[in-house]
Amino acid sequence: MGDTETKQRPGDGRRAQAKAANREAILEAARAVFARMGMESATVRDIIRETDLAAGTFYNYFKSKEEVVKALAELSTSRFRPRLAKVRAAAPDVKSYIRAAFHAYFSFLKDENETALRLGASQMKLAAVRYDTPEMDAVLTEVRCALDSFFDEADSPHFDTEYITAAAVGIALEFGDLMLRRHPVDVDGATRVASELFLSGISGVDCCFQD
Amino acid sequence: MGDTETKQRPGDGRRAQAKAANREAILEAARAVFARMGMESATVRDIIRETDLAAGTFYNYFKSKEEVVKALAELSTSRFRPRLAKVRAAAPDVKSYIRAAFHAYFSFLKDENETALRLGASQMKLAAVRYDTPEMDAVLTEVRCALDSFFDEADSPHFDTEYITAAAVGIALEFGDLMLRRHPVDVDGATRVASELFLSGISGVDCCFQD
Amino acid sequence: MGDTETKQRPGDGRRAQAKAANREAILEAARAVFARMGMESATVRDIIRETDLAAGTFYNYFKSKEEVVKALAELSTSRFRPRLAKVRAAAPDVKSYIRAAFHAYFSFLKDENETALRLGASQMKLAAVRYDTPEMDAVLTEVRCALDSFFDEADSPHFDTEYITAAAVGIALEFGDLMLRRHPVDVDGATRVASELFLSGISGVDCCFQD
Amino acid sequence: MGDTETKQRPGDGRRAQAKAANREAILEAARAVFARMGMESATVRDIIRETDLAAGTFYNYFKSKEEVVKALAELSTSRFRPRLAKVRAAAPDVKSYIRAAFHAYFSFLKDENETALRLGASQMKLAAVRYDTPEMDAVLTEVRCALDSFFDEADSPHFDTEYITAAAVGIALEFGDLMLRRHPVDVDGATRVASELFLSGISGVDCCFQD
DNA sequence: CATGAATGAGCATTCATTCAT
DNA sequence: GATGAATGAATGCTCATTCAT
Repeated sequence: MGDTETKQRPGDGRRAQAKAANREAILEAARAVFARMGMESATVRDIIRETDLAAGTFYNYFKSKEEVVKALAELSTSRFRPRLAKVRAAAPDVKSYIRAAFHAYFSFLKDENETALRLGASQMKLAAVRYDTPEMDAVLTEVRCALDSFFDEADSPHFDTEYITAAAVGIALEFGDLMLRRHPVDVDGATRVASELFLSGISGVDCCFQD
Repeated sequence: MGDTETKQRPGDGRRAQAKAANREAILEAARAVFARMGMESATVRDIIRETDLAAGTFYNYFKSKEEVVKALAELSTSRFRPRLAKVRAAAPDVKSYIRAAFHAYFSFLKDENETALRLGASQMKLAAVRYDTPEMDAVLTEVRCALDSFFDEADSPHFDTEYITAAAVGIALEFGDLMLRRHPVDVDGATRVASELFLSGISGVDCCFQD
Repeated sequence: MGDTETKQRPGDGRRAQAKAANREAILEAARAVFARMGMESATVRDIIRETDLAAGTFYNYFKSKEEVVKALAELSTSRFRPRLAKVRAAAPDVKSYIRAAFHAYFSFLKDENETALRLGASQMKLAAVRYDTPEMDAVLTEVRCALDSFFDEADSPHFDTEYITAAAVGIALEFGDLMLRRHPVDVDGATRVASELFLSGISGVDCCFQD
Repeated sequence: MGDTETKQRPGDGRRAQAKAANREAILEAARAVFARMGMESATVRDIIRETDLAAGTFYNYFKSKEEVVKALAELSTSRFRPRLAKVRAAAPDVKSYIRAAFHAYFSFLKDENETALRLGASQMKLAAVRYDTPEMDAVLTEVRCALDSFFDEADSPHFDTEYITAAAVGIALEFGDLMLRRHPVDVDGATRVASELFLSGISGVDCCFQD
């Protein structure tokens, strides 16, 4: 509205890319808006308002807010999945894997948060850090799947792998929250405590994890 | 429209107090509506529609939906806090307390869920179990506080009590979710696994918990 | 908008009736708008704009434009049906009935047209006189039914009553159109020609009508 | 997007004329769309979507949907007028002409209807058969004119030729409707009944038609 | 206090039309 | 010419909120 510098309006030169760039602009705007006011209550108008585009333009790129959500989630998944795969391939044993997975998640979370802040999400608005964001959701799902399949594969009939995964996820979520609220944001610290706690926890539930 | 005789919560008897009872009626309706369609998407209209009251009357008692949310949360807090206090007073040691707290939370969760289902929340709608209910939120906060103060009081400088609480909360949340998705809902099972996992976990972080 | 005299806004006195009167106002406005620009292309906003009411108020009275259409049609039906019934009861024979029915229809049409003109339908806009009006449609249906059942009852297996009815309706429609375009509007003339033509027509098709 | 080779009505061969052929393509598409969803509710977008052309191209050929309508009507007129002229030239007397005119109209109607059905107009959608098509309108107008001038020329001061034409048109319209609703569609039957009815009718109005 | 009609801003979405390329 | 992305006005409709009674 005021900032005419970033406008992609016709007439400014490189056109071919501008078209594809608008999609990016909308996604970026959506990211900011979701971070600021939550996915649920954000409206399509909130998103395009963040943009130099006109109301109708949104619908040239997405059919609805839900599609933006999906696109954002897929983006995150596609960025995070390889990292997680690498982590797994590199892990010599359970403990290492758990540690690396926690670390990957907390790192991602930190990055996301920094982006969100830069994009205008006032720290105040996030009572608890914003998790109802498509990116977070996607990554969390990713982690959950990885753990799930890891435990399943480990074929540990001694304990309920679903509950164990749930525990890991719960710890990750809450630790992530806490980690972001503290300054400076300490990824390694969170990783260490989470790993220690979780690994000790499951070794208490099933002794075969005491290696 | 013209007949004022039948208004005013027909069928409740005492007239004098009936007026104050409207507040109760609105809260009750809000509970049902939140359970059925989620706090976020419920509208003031949805709430008053559940009521014998007129649209405008809502605003005699609450300034907005958010105030109803707050009131509902406070109600839950005030009902749940004593239970938790009793649990604490009765607990001979850490382990017992943790177990009792998990149990209290999972029990409450089960009750809430059953109420929600009875009130019309289709099992389907709860992708993840309905947590966006002011009551749940309040109780969770309550538990968090209890744990927090418990650990602080225990004065365990050996570990970061905030993180430990976060772990307990995370486990509680995710286990609760999982518990409700399984049938029959097994409060004791969830309590046992959660306690074992969590207690073993913290004993790994700080040996002074191995008593 | 400019005319504050006719406003039904709160604060002008008689209130109880005003509420019911708004429904009338909307129907009246819809009548005018439909007449002026056709039922199909008229929008809800066009209707309320004709009114002193606010956009949302429309939906206190009707769920959509279609409901207004239905209401308008029902109004017409309920006003016209008795007239037609009386006509039929009074008719000693076919010829009289046909004449009276044509007359009733053309009279109604004239009334409607005059109302429409008074309500702002510029004569210009109606290329062919506006028939896509719920009232006209309803009345025409009424007439069609009356004729249909009349012929059926007369049990004239000698000719195809459906076609005969269609002829009567077609003549009525086109004559109505023509009648309204001429000045002064001559109901009796149209009735005479239509009746003569139609009655001679059917007597040519089936001799049993030559009485 | 980038591939301009495949554009321009792929598969039609000659390139030079292809450009002018776009007009044709649009008209054809409009025909189909109008038949399928009615003239009123069809949008320019619906039309170009049926085409290999881009949105903007539409405006190189027509200023708006209304112009397409007009063009389509003119096309019909120009195709139908000669047929009607021939009919007239060949008719030895009034009766023959009337019959031939009815027949021409009903035939055209049947063709149009079959085209419409083939083009996707669900039988259901046509509450009353699809008349809101520019072609139908044009042809009807054509017939009306022919009859009008015929009667005028016959110089029959004994009756009101405008009304007589109106009667013929009304009968044609309603019979057409009815004819299409019955199966199999019986053009000759409709023609016979309509002619009989109409001719007897006018002979009752003015005896000079009894020849 | 209770009422419920009225309000008007707001939302998702569609569409005719323009225009830089 | 042809293109198709951008535009922004318009539409149907919902909702929180007000206020005369």
